[in-house]
Amino acid sequence: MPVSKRQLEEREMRKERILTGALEVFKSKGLEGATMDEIAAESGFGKATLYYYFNSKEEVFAAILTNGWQNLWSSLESVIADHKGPRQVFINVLLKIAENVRNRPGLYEFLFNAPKVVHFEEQPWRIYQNRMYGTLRVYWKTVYRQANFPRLIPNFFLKPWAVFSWGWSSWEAELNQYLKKT
Amino acid sequence: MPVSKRQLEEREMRKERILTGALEVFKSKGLEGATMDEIAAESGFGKATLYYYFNSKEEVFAAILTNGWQNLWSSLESVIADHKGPRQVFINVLLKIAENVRNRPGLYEFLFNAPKVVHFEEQPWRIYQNRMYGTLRVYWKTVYRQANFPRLIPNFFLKPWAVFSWGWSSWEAELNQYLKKT
DNA sequence: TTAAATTTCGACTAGTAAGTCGATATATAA
DNA sequence: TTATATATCGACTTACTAGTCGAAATTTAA
Repeated sequence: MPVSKRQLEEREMRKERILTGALEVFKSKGLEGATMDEIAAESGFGKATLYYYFNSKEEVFAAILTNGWQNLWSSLESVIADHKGPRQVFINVLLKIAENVRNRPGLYEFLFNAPKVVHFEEQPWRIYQNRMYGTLRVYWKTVYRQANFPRLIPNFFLKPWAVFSWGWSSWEAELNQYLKKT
Repeated sequence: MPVSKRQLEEREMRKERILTGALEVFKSKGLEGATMDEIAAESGFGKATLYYYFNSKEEVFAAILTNGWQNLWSSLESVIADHKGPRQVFINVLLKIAENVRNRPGLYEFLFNAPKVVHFEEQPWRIYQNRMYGTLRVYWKTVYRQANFPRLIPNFFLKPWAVFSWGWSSWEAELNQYLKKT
């Protein structure tokens, strides 16, 4: 009686739609500059409908980030789970991140940059973000002293979006070349 | 009859006062979050008076940046003017920048970060910013192949604020140590 | 078919903040 | 002293936008 599975899924789809529209608007206008009217128009709903699914503009904003980091983290978990050596895991994690970014570059550019712009701390998505960076750091320490590691990797996990925005292709090339040698 | 020199100077002082107040507000609230009422209160004028000296909030914001970059550039010009070797000029320029930043760290943190946040391109202060980075790059190319240059310098002129915010003391130490050896 | 639940929406409200206005105060210069 | 130019200000206007409301459309389940 209360709600079918399909209903729930459709609800999620609608939320997703809203979030996708909102992403576009946030990217071009920022958190302050974006208006709910514009997000509504962009995502094809009436404004009031947005408030049926979300409680506030900030919540929409936060949902994009939370979703994004959560999904990224989930996709990493499986990679981390199959216990290879730390070096291999580290590389696989980087490649998995790269794969994610390549599939939705717009989203990830936003994910990696937004935190700098926004002030309100203690957001739920910070959990996943920190978890990822924490993991990366741990593996990096383990792997650190092994020579011949691509030069660009330290940049990568300090400021991944920078690698992706201006050095992506060379970074990927370098990493792949390195992998062949292994 | 039209305006004495002292009058002009006092006018400049008042503008300066407003800009100083505005800087504080912009730093804590950002361009969007800052209100003219708050800037007025912070700088000790009535709101209408701000509009006597500036035409809009954006103009106040731009004035801070323009002033800042202009002053920084002016202080560099003299250093560049006394024709030493490119290596020495390069170092002196870095030290001069460092001196400026140390005197008004708050201002320069703002100068170096604000451009990332703001969208409207073609602002007057870009001229001075580009001039400085352009000059740095030219000297850097000339000096590039000479070995033993402090590792942190490339970071410095790509993202100077980062060096200042998290690596400042070590950067300065490294540079000074290097200079002693010269 | 029909009643209840879910979803949708444009019009409305309330609050905020940029920018203006007109009046007043203060300095200048004759 | 007085007329003119400069400087100051709080109250007001105007525009905009987050968030609400109540009504209507659609879907669900009996």
